[in-house]
This record gives sequence, C-alpha cells and structure tokens, in this order.
Amino acid sequence: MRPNCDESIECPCPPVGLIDVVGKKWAMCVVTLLGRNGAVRFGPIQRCLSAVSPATLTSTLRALEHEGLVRRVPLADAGTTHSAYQLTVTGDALYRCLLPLASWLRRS
Amino acid sequence: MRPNCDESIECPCPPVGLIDVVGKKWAMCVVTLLGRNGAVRFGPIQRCLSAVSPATLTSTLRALEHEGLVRRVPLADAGTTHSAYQLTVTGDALYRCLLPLASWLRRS
DNA sequence: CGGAATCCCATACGATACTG
DNA sequence: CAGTATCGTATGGGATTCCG
Repeated sequence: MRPNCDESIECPCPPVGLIDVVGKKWAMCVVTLLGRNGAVRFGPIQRCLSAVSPATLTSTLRALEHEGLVRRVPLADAGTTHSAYQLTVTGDALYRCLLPLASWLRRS
Repeated sequence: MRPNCDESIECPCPPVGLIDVVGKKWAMCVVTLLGRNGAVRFGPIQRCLSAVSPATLTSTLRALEHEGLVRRVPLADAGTTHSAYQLTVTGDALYRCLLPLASWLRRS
C-alpha cells in the first residue's frame, strides 16, 4: 500500500492511509458534525445526514470507533435505549485539521 | 446527497462533497505529490505511488482535471510522447489545506 | 513513454424490514 | 430509539494487454 519512492521526486505517502481512515462517504461528515456539536445521538446524526441508511451509519461509526476517533457513550435512561457519540481527543485533533478543508469546499 | 438539517444541531454539509472530490484512493496522494514537486510526468507518478495501475492513475488524473485541480501539460519533445501534470491555482489552494491533515496522519 | 481498452472482483452504499 | 439483518446494485480499483 505504501508508495515506494524510487524517484528523485518527493513522495508524500501519508495521504494514502488517510483515505482508508476518512475516505468513507460519511466519515468526515460525522467527524465535523460531532466536532461542532459535541455528543450527538444516533437518530439526530442520521436525520441530519440526508437520512443516511442506519446500516451505513452504523458501519461508519464503528469504523471511526475502531480508529479511535469516536467514542460511544451509553446513556442509561429510564427503560428505552439511548446512546450518544462524541469525538475522542484524537478525533478532535483531526476535526481541527479538517476545518481549513471544509472552508475550502465552501469556496466559489 | 446534501444533508437536510431538520435538527437543532449544526449540520456541516460540505464534507460530503469533499469525498466526491478527493475521496478517490489516490487523489490526495497525487495532489500532495504535485504540490511538493511541481510538474511531474505520468511514469514517475505511477512508479512513486506503489506502481498504481495505469488505468487507475489515468482515472484519478482525469477526475482531478475535471475538478479543475490539475492541469495536463503536453511536452512536445522530439518524437516520443511526453506530458506532465501540475496543480492549478485551485489545486494548490487545496494542497495547502491538506498540509495539516498530512501532518496529522504522520502522528504517533 | 503515455496512455486506452478490457475483464473481473471486492465492497461500499442504499433500501427495506425487523427486533430489543 | 438504536440499532441488526439481508439483499441488490453501482463502481472503484487491480491486473493485464495493446497501441501510437
């Protein structure tokens, strides 16, 4: 997976891994969402993101959890099931790195 | 495709489009590579990026061209076919936005 | 050298239905 | 509410081959 630089030109390399981490369709969207709002529950996230299918959202959240970017917070709340998701310290660092990128996208 | 915010939480939205632009496996890698090295020819790019298949690299470059991030520069060079790729002004702006992200990836 | 054409496969994603 | 289970499809991407 890693580029092997046999050329005199400089080879960046890192960005390849970035795609694996945040290349999922909704991953950066979720990170940005949580970065702005702190802990958010499953339902609101889903409704906010174009009503992404629950299966896809679950997959995205699990991936982000696995990368240590997001933490799941169960909320013991009188009978019904509740839980929320929030960024870890690492996830928040990534979020701040994404800010210039987000503003670049809003260009033009 | 666009998230529709029916919640009180803040909805970022832009990052969804980002995936379409730079979410391709090698897109950001190419942007970073060109950002560091200026104009680079097809062969060196390919060899530098883990020998990515020519079909995939072509697809990536065409997508970046279509987004106005990369420009193809034909080099009329004595018989044989030569060409190089370099970032446009917009592409360079994106490249600079990617820098913090790239350093984040090199963490740990 | 710089691609284009073709084939093939893995899988990400969406839609839907269902459960504790 | 917060997911899980299935299914079907689209497509990104690798390998290979061939061409000007």
